[in-house]
Amino acid sequence: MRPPFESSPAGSLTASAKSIFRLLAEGDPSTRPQLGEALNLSRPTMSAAIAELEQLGLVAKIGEVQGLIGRKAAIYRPGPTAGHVIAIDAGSTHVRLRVSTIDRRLLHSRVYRLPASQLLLGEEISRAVAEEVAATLTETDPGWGPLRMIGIAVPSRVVGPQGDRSATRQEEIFSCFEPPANVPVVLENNVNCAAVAERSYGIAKDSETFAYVQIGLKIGMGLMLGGRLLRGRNGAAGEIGHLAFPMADGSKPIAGEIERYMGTEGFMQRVVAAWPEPSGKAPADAADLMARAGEGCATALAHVTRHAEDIGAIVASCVSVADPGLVVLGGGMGGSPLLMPTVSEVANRLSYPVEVRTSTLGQDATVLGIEKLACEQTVDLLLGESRD
Amino acid sequence: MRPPFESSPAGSLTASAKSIFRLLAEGDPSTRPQLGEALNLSRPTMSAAIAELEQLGLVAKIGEVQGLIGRKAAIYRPGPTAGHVIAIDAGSTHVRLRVSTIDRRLLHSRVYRLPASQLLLGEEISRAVAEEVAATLTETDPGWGPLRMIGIAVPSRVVGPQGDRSATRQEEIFSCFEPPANVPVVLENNVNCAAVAERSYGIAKDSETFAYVQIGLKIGMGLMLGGRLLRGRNGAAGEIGHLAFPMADGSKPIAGEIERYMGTEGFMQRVVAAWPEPSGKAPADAADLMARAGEGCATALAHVTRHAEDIGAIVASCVSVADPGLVVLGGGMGGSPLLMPTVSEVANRLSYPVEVRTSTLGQDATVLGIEKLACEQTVDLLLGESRD
DNA sequence: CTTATTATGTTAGGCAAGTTAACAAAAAAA
DNA sequence: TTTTTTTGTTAACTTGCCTAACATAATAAG
Repeated sequence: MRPPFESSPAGSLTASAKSIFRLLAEGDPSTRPQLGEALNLSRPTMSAAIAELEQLGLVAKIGEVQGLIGRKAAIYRPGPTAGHVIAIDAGSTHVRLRVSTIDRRLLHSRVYRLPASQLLLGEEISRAVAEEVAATLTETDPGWGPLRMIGIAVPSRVVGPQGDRSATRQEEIFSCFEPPANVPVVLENNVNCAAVAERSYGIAKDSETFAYVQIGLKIGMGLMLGGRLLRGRNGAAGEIGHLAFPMADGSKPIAGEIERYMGTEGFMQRVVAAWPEPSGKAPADAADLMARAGEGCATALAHVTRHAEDIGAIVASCVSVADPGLVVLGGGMGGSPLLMPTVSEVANRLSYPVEVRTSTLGQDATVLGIEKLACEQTVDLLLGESRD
Repeated sequence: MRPPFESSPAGSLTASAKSIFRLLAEGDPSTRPQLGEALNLSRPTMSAAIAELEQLGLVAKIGEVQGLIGRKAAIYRPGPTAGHVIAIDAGSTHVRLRVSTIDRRLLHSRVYRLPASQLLLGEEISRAVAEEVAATLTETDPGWGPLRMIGIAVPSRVVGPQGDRSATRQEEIFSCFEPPANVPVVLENNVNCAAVAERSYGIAKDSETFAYVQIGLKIGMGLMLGGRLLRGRNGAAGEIGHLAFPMADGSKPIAGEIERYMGTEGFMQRVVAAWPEPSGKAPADAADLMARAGEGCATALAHVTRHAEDIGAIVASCVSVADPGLVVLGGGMGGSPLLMPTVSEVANRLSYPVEVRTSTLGQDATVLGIEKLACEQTVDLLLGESRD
């Protein structure tokens, strides 16, 4: 056993102190009266709990605020012992990194664009992550407190202890990158991370149950049910690229065929093949197609609409299984407002009532999501409470 | 406000007393030492808690047991105040009714076979339920304690307060049946109930996450995630009859088409249409087909295997969305052991690792499931703790 | 048949974590 | 300067659990 302090500086905090810390870690700094009100704690209890937390450095007073009348109220936020986390979106085109306190005050950030030639090469990504982390560590300010956690969003399945680990690419991220000793690492699928971000900061802030559907190079889904991510036994929940397809009387489905059919590449191949002479040169890529559709090109718009119908059918399948009530569209294509109406129309026609919204968080969704997860994990660790 | 005693005779029980009651309601009667051991409660705490519960009649001593040596240990189980529940499977062919204590000791049971001509007529079912409940109430024994809850499993979606209530048939059950005053009613979809039963008593006892797929007249799924049913915004989670189908390049999916294609009726139509002259008379119904397949009839077996492949594809779709790790096959056709191997092979080929098992609970699965749910609800109510 | 051993249950006393009530401190309003 | 209002602290009490010690009821041993 390690010394208990290292993993959990707050081994034996009172329940009230824990709940106060949790609330402060959640977001905005708060005054004592606000905290007491929110948590239904009496003023004496607040005094005792804050004293406990301040003693450990888990909480610090950052000022006072004057109401209309009466004594000033003290304002608190997580203190230096609470430390900071590194969140990394290890995507196939970019590596995005954010360093922040556990109440998500940004301390540092960097973006590294991978050479296009190395798309999807796991080793290159791992090397980039290693370099960015190393560079970050040299700039660490002692005022940030200890590094508590590194969160990494990866574009592959992430399995828990009981799943089929062999078939994942999740370990590739460590091929060239070794995390600093004694700093735990949280891995999470990038689509799931985006779902978390939509839930915490984005268009799904008001819903604790919804499906985030990413449509871009590949397609994938993140299922948020009652505020919790559904990961599945093999980390494969939401791998809708594997929906049975084609599925029709007589034909036999092929594994992963939907991904090939619906991904940007397969889609654009069909678009280019079907592009009529009179409409001019076929679009160079998906972004080009979307731009032309947005400008009113009828041919482009027809293709986009056709694609949206396919997406609507897939969304209907997801609704038929999980009935989330809300679907958020995101990703390279999914982020376009052109898709939403058709997707919504088709999904609602084929299945049960769903609201369809378009993501508002841009490319930062994934980093923000993994940051959120890393912070949550850190709080659990500090308070000695591990969630599942 | 009603008097608090009626809804919750245990308004202010200590946490330890609540946990003891919960454990006793769970199942087998237990001795004090066993309970204390299981719940990590000291003997003095046990004394106090049992005294509280016994006072209210929520718990009763039913005997003593002698170990190898030492004093006898007292055995307890839920007492008369805990009361009893009525569980009803309001199916389209049978109405099954069970009366039991909240620790699920059967007090009374009856089965009513609906006239075949009235299949699916909601009003007839409602009338049958009303009659069976009335008949049951006349036989109630005062020793059973108060009737705490009526649970009804219905073959339709069941929506919560925020869902789209208009499109459900859930209210039909009350067209001719009015529950006794002051007795709360729990409605639940019959497939979900079967899933609960498999989880509590059946083949999925060891798994808190799995999908129950019912294949019979209609097809449906119950999703158990982390020990909790996934119901969905519109109570439509698991309505896999609405998976997008046919889904292939060029063809447009039709709402609910899978149900027509995969249900017993559609399936048997195809079987009969394709039945070759030399194999003799076409099978009369699905049971006949299954019987012949079991006896080695190659034609019958080929049809069954083909059907199992289709089911495998659907299971693969569910796995791709929820990745439950375990799928239990049940229902009229699904209960046959002939299907499992092919379903498993196809599902695993098309998607991620899933274990496929065949249901062991027969036609009682649904009643047992709604009974379990009614008992859980009752315990929550008695302890003044409502879950979601 | 008495005595030792052991498991069960109760009594006494203590502690942790909250509460309410009353008081002290710090600010604006009268 | 005094009053009023909000914030924070101190004192005393309550609840719900605990441990330690004792009482009870059974078998095992002498």
